[in-house]
Amino acid sequence: MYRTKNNGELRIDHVNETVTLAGWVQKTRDKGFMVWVDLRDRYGITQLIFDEERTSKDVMDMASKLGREFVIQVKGTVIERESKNKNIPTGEIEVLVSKIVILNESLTPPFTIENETDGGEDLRMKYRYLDIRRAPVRKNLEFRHKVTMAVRNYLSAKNFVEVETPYLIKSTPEGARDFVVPSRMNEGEFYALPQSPQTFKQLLMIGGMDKYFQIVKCFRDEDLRADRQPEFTQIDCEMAFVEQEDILQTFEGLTRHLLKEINGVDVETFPRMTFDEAMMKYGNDKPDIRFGMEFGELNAVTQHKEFNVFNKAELVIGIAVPGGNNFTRKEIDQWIEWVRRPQIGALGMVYCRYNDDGSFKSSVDKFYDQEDLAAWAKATGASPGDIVFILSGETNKVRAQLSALRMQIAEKLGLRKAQEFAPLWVVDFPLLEWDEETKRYHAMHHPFTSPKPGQMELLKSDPGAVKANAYDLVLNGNEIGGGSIRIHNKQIQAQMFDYLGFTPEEARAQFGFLMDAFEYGAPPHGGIAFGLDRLVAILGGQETIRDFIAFPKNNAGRDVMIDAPAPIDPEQLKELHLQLQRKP
RNA sequence: GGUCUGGUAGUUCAGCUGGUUAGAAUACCUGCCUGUCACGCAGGGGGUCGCGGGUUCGAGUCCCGUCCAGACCGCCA
Repeated sequence: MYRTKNNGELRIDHVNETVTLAGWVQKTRDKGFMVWVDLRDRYGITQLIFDEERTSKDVMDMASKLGREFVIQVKGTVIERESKNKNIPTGEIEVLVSKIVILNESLTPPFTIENETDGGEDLRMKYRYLDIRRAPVRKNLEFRHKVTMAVRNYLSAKNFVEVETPYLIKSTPEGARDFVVPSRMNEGEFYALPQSPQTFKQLLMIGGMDKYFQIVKCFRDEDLRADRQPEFTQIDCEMAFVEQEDILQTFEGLTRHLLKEINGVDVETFPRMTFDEAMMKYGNDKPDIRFGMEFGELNAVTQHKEFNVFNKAELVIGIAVPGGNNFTRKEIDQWIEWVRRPQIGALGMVYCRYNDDGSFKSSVDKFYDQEDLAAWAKATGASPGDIVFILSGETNKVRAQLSALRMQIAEKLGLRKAQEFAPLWVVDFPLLEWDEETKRYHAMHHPFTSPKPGQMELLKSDPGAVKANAYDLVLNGNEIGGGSIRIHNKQIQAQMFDYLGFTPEEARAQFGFLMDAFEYGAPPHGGIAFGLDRLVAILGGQETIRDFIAFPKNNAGRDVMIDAPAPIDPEQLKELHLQLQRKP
């Protein structure tokens, strides 16, 4: 037996016990006459003591030779410390070592294995196994485990069945780019890794598994972000014989359970907002509603004077920044510069100070009088002491710009509090979205989403106006889940493919199996999928999902530890019937 | 595909308008130290300044290219 106790459990009442411990050397403090070693494992740190009066010389010599991260096993007696350390749970005792075995030596690690490491991101990823020894990373992984267990237990208790679906499936041109796997046995043919188990879970509904979930890896070959990995985990769910309301209730229940179980937070009924309302009030389909600063539409109160910038604009909108009248001129200029950056792309920004005495001072006083400015304040909900920031331009662009500004200001002002949770359902998403590049409509969610009842006809006259039975669950400004009620009728599905520009042959070739299945008694069904990585990160009060993934990929989709992707052997290529084309 | 930021000791960084032998902290090594726990003290080793080219009497510093990393835009049904 390598150990009788772990390094986090010994207390004052274990004094005089003989114990065997094993772990990593966190740190040695060698005073010559005495050597202390902090021994670390998953559970904590226990201080070992060696001293020239009570420890044999050979054991003492070994102790002073120990390097950081050596793996050792020691046998000794638990004794009370002469000077105690209140900062750690085992701080009242130490283990007087009588026997020590070096189980394995270690090179000096390239960064410190401490809560606040000196290692940079890149290095920590390359030596991720060392990084995982650090408590913050370890705790994140344990936290993730706790969340997934809570999800499994909750759904299982609600009669959901976890079913695994295949990873080697078929590529489809819609949506994200697929990761592709060549088939050795079928020359010239490829599998694709699933972007989501969408069609399989629908087939499970047709198969009568009326409550399904799966914690499952999904793959998308698109560029990455801090909150986006090429392989990521979804909590994928589907139910049969349900309407939208049933889904919202069920998964609001799950989310409320998680917030309670994981964060100890009680949340009332989740507010709901239509997509249109979210865009109008927040310029964003995943608004962070922990703080105000809702958009005020100002066309009516700005376009009656000689200020052409506003008069020509499709939309003039503003937000009232609480306490923003404290901003110095320099700070205001910095915000103006911020929105002018190419990433945001505003041409300029108008501001209006709301003084404590009720008067206004704006950057466009030349054009507008106090009465006008008061109307702006009213429209944006400003109070004395605030500042109103106003952007104008093309509706979609200006909303995106003001939304970005709103989030950035909230971040700066500390309004995005990690331990405050504000979930929100965004409902009634448009069914379709215009794509400038291909000059046609795309499914906003996916092509299996059902339109709102009675809206099929609108598809012909005004496709962009058709709303879908589609919904997102938003938490603190992040989309943590999204889903829809699906089409379960072959004719409607065929029409949908037709509208999306599929020929009947293409629809047949790609989704024939699903269309066929619809003809054998497909029940009404719908579902939702949560991004687990993102959910875990947000519940954990962070937004970088990489910190909650054991072995994440970097910005360029590389695993810098194992150095993947990598070229393969010519022999392998041959077996796969592949020939590489060299760049000229 | 694009924009921005960065790359200097094992590590994290400083290094001004170009000018002696490129620094600090930490880590590492050696010695000392009678209760340490961010131990302390003294000493030591450690650098192709990402790479390639250019400007210059002279480049870590300026210019061009390139590679790598991070953030963002496009993209992510």
